[in-house]
Amino acid sequence: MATIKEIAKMAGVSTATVSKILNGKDQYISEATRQKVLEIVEREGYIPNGIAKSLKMRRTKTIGIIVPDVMNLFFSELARGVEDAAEKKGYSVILCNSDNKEVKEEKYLNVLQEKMVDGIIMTAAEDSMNKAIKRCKTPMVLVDRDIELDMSVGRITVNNEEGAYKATKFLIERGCKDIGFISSEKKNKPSAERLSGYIKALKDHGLNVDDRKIFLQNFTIDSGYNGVMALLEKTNIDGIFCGNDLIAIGAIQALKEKKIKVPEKVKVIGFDDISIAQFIDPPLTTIRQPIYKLGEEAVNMLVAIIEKRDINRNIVLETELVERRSC
Amino acid sequence: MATIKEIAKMAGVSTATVSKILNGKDQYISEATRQKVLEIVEREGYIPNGIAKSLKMRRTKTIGIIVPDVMNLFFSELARGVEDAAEKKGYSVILCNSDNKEVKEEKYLNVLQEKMVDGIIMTAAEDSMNKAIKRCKTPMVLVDRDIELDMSVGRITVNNEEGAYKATKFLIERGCKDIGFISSEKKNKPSAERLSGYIKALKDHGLNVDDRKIFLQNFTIDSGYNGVMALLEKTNIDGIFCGNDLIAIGAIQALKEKKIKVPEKVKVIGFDDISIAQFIDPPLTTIRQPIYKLGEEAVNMLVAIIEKRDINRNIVLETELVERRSC
DNA sequence: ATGAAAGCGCTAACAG
DNA sequence: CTGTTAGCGCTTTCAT
Repeated sequence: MATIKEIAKMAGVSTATVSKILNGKDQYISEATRQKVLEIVEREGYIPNGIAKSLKMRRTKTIGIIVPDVMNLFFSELARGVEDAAEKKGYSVILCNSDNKEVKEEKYLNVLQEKMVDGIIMTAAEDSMNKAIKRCKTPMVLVDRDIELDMSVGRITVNNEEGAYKATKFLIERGCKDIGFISSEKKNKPSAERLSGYIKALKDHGLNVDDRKIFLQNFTIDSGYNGVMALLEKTNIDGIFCGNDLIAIGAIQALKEKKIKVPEKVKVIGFDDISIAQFIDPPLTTIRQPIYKLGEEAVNMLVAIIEKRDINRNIVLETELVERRSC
Repeated sequence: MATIKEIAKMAGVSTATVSKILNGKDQYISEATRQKVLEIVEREGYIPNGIAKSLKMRRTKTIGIIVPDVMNLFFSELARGVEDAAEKKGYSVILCNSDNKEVKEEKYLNVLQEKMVDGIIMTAAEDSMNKAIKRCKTPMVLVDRDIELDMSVGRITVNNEEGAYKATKFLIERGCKDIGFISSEKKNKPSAERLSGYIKALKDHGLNVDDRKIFLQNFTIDSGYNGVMALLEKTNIDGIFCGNDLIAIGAIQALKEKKIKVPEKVKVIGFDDISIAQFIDPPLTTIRQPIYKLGEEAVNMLVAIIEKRDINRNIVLETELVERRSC
């Protein structure tokens, strides 16, 4: 691998000259030497050592992203939004899967800092890991989950309560009286907020909040399946608001198994609008989050923080109801 | 951010000593200084500068992965396999989405080399971009698509032809006589191989190969939809082998729209067994690829190449038919 | 058992 | 218009 020194020697100039030319700081370089150097760079297929450059410049032009699991469609779309936006701004992205485990988050936070990433985007598991995040001096923006934190990290979230309210209200307007709610545990912030929206909508429309109609487990297909089975044991249901689309998929599967028609007997609405939502059967009515945009905005905010530009560090994006055929 | 120098000063030792202790090369360090140094490191929350370390050591402990699109479930599973295996071996991974575009591949190949990654895992678009790959001096393993290349990159693929043969044979055994094939274009290697398997199975069982029953476009849901619509215009069909599960999803959707029952009227079989295959309606019978394992094996091979260990540089994994209800 | 010092490849201030 | 040079923070050889 050629170095700048070797290129300089071949061209009969100093490394400073080569550096300037390669970095566009060549206002004062004669066209002749510029041509010569470029030619040799080309001929030798010279690739600058970015590590050396980063050491000198004290920035790596890479950001880290920590998500629970890229295989989860929500996070793969988020990751894609992040990667695209980062690429546009000249950043690379290091991907980390935490499985919602505090230990993994902490570990990755550490390696990202060692790798001297310029910034970190993460959707943190639960409030528990404040300390690790607090210790972290690297610019950071929290996406999707706004954990309790006093410090100055950026935050990008979605209006979960309002989205949940819309969903529940939609079910009510469709004639549902016994509406179940299946979601993740309360310590998961978005899930807790969606629960609030659900409760609020029920109350606003004179419907009872019945604990037997609420099932809180995980944001997974399995939980959706389990939730329906559990709810059906305890109570009657004619509509289900699912905390996310994965849960809705599992719920519909369970309903089918029980020969309960969707949406005739039970209406189902999800949350997220992940890319396959429209392809399940029946196509899922759901509350769309601008997932990809969440990722884009996260890097915009992060880069602003990195560049110490003054910006709004708390963005809340809106949701939108997408009507399909599951209710 | 504290540096090793500052830590050394605080501890009243040299940087060499600190370095040795931090890297476990402390056989000859007295327990007393070891304790003292560790204590200060802890107290200061010192995080070594990995960039400086990389520059010195000439390795970054990070690998790059270039895939068409992480939002595609196949590649998100692959990426997850890669990330998990990499993490186990102490590597981080930089994620790049190429959208199957040569320009993007070349660009990323370049930034990854600048970033001095220790190795690259990629599923390359088409044969066209040989030159960029050839120029690349970084260890590399090609996954999923074994493009034409003379040099010594590693390859991990799946036995596509055999898998396709199995799929087609299965359809035939289920009584299908008019079997369509919907897949990506032939210049996509796996697609071409699956086409061969399909043709071979047809011939082996005395069935005609009919060009009107073959639709080649992309590995997308839309192509599946388009494929069915196109096939239905031209010919009769009682079974469809889809080049991947996404296509199968689109195909089933189109069939439903046409009120054609699956599997009663037309049987459908996919390829890949992506995670949602079991949740579509009807649950998809498909040829399972060990996608996650593909990713794991890719990093195992890559790390072996990086460490200059002598290993088999051409692994072909087997497929497996997963019977569900779409045929 | 510990430290001095060279050097990884680059940038940029400064000198000429 | 071009070059000299001092680091960026770390590891490692070689002395002591």
